[in-house]
Amino acid sequence: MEKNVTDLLREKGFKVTPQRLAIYKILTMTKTHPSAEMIFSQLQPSYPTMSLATVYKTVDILREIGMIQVLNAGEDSFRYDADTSDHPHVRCMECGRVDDLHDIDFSDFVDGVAKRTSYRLTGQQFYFYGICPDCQKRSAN
Amino acid sequence: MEKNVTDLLREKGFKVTPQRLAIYKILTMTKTHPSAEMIFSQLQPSYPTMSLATVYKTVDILREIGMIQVLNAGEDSFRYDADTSDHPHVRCMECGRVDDLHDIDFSDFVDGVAKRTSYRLTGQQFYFYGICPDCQKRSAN
DNA sequence: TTGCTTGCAAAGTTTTTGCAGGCGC
DNA sequence: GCGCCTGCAAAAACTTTGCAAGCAA
Repeated sequence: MEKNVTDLLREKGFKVTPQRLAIYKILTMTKTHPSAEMIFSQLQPSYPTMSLATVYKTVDILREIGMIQVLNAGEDSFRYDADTSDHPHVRCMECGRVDDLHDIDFSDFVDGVAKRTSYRLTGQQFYFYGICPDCQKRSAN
Repeated sequence: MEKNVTDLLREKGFKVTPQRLAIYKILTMTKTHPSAEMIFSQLQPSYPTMSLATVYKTVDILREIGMIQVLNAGEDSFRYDADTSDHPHVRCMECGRVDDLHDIDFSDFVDGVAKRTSYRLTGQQFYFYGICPDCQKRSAN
């Protein structure tokens, strides 16, 4: 019963274009949470005329219709994730890669915050920082 | 037994200047987690010749010596917080203000992540999003 | 005095905007 | 065909850098 981008775009009154599908596909096929620039570079070979502005406009629409989430793990640029499930991320302080953290229960934490704040909460983002396995190995040498 | 900026700057080999003290003071005296631009504006009246570049250079040093922490709650710019205790933040999606969330226990959550990830963790940032009390009232009108 | 700091300007990065031509529907 | 979309360029927003003069120690 999963929604596909094509239907959802049409439903929300957006047009379905090759660029939009390509950008969304990139995001579904990678777990690296690419930035706009990275998406742009990856699409250069197959879409040589694609503009970086189109990438920005598209990710903004995809976020608006709920097909992707936007991350900012304390870097200069934003990253995009087609996995819209509510999961924490962890970033390597050495190589900069960002990984997902699945199967972690944080409902007690969220409940505790909801009880203590006077904000009406709508969402959250959890970022962990550390050294990834690869970089641990590399610095062990 | 609290460290003051003056001593800590000297200790780490940085010089103590009026600009550095003023920027740190701004950060200790407000709970609004100002951005570089906001710090700059607040200092304009008393330090009319102060440069924005100095603000950036100074917050970088203050972060380096551990006197402040840097936030990025999904905005275009960074915010700075003189409260270096490990606490979550909540941002209002309407007016953009960022508040602290104190007295919340998230040790179980952190422990759970530490157990499941192969990263060597060094820190974390938790951001909640919602509507602040003021904006709730305003939209109720 | 020594050399880190400041302030200014310029440059670098990331993201947004305006607009003419193009394409989805 | 209508109106949204793309791509280009320019601009905007944020941050960093280079350098000469100034000030902390």
